[in-house]
Amino acid sequence: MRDLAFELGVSQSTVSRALNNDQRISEKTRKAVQELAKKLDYAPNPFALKLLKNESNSIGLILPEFKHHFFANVLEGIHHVVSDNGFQLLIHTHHGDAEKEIKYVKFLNNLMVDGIITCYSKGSDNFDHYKTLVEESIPLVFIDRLCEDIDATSVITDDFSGAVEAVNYLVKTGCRHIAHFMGPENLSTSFSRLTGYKEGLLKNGIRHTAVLEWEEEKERYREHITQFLSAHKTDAIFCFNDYIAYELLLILEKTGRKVPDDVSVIGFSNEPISEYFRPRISTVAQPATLMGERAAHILIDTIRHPAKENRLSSCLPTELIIRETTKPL
Amino acid sequence: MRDLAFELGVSQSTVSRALNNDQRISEKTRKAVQELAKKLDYAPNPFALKLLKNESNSIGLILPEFKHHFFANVLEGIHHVVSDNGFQLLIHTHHGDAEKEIKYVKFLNNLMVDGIITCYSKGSDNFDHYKTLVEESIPLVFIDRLCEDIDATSVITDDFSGAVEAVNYLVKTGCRHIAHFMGPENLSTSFSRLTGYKEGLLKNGIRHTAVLEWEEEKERYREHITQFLSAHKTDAIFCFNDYIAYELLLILEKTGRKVPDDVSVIGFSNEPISEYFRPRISTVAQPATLMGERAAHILIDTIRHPAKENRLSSCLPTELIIRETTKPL
DNA sequence: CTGTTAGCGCCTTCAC
DNA sequence: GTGAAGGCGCTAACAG
Repeated sequence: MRDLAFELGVSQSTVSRALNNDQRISEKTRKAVQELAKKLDYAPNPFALKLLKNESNSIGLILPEFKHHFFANVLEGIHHVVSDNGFQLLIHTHHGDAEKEIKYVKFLNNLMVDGIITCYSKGSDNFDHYKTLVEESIPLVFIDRLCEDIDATSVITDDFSGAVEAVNYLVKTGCRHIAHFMGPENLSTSFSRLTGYKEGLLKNGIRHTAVLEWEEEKERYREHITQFLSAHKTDAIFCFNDYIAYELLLILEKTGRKVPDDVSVIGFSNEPISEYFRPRISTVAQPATLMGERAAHILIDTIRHPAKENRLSSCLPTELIIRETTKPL
Repeated sequence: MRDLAFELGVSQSTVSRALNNDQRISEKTRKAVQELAKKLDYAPNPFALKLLKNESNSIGLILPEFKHHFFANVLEGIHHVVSDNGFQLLIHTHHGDAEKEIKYVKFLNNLMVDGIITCYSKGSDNFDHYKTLVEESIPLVFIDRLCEDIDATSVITDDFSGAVEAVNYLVKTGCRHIAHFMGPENLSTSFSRLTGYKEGLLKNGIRHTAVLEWEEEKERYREHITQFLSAHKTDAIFCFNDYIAYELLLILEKTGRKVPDDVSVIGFSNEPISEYFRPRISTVAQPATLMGERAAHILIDTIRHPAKENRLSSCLPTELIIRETTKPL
């Protein structure tokens, strides 16, 4: 910029003003400056601007990981909106580790991001690190997983209704002994889907419930499934997600139980696995990309209009996708 | 920082030195400063540092997208290494659009990233935007797709050998009329796999070749496949990727041709689809995460030791995974 | 309409 | 061992 000023024999301020289309500047100098700037490929130093304005123009994102199709889609949605609005996205993953999550929240805070979108880890039972953000009035949006301890907006799937709908369908197709394979205990999604499962049964006047708890370790989980299947009379299983449904189907196949004639299975999330596996897995689809976009829009709006009160959280509708692991109506 | 200095009755320089463990400072003041800093949750302003040192401490990444498992894994690998080395990763996706790719390269350059890892778009036939980077000596690593026009390091899969190995296997299991379904024409990977396919046939003394070209539009591609199958006598098809193999298998299923008895099929990339689909799809696995890690390591090394000459490009080995769409040996 | 000056937060040379 | 001063690139308040 100094070079530009020197070259044209004007002051730096003039150059700055010309570049920023300041009102009170002669058309002539403006043009001259802008042309020379283009010719010399001048680009302002982003750090000088950030230092001066004390704005980072960036948004932090914390996700569990991005290998699952669901999160990849959430990321896609967030990235596209954030990018279109001129923000830089800073991504970090915690892989279910609460300590990493805390570390990255602090890290992003130090980086002075303008706001954070987060999907907390299943290991988290303490949300103080988010409280700090709220106190410093750094806009915060929870995604996929709800956090009731913190006063922040959230964008989640309507897990409850999705679960109710799934159970309803199972009942309508004649199932009466419907079990639920739960998700990790700390997640709001686990809780909502479990509650929805119970509500669905209740509504239909079914008293029989049976629940298998989450188990991290795969081999052990398979044993639990096998034990569960032999211990419970079951004609349908509503699973926390498609990966669980997949493990279940493999075991059902091995033990010779026909799907859906003997047992119906419904997963959750509409991961590719549910579409590609044979039999194709019936599932509850979540609008992942939309969720990302919505979260990004809300966050950006909060950043731009911090004063606005009572920002509404979103609870996005699910869609029951009937494939081949459930009986037709 | 000014606050710290004031609070302790020393100068800012002293605080700065104490915090940076400068040699010539009394143990006492150092301790006092560091303790107060911790107590007040002091963290240096990153932009001031970046402005001063003119280093961004960030690395740009350009990918086609992150929904495909392969790219999600590449991202995972890159992110983990970059993050561990204290760099911030700035991600952008071009979705196969060459203009977006150009835009983001310039954008990242303006952001003064310390280096860039890129996987160029299938729409790219001009690499001038990368030339600019090289001229400004900004470290650059090509990933997955090779660019011979540019003098930069690259980390790719050994697509050629992977293809040869796949064809070899098909021949060993008795196939003689082996076709290849190609990838997008601009990609080095398409070219390498095609060349490997031809080499594999040549080595085995087979003269018969048949190739189906890439077609972006799905419905039209399906028609092309159908036409191809009726026009060519074929007992095996080596596909550019698993998604093509999937489309092919659906059509083979519909037309009643038995896999692998009538036709063997091999895909590429070991996407989840190949594992979950029934019949399980034989495929050539690429070390995606490793590729990301390797690229990140090379880039960081280049950033830290710019003088080093003749940095070696990597060509990572593939692994042939035999599942159910090929005959056993 | 344009130039001068100060300062964003930090480090680093130069004094002492 | 410590303080004062200057500057990284830029904008904005204040003068003219």
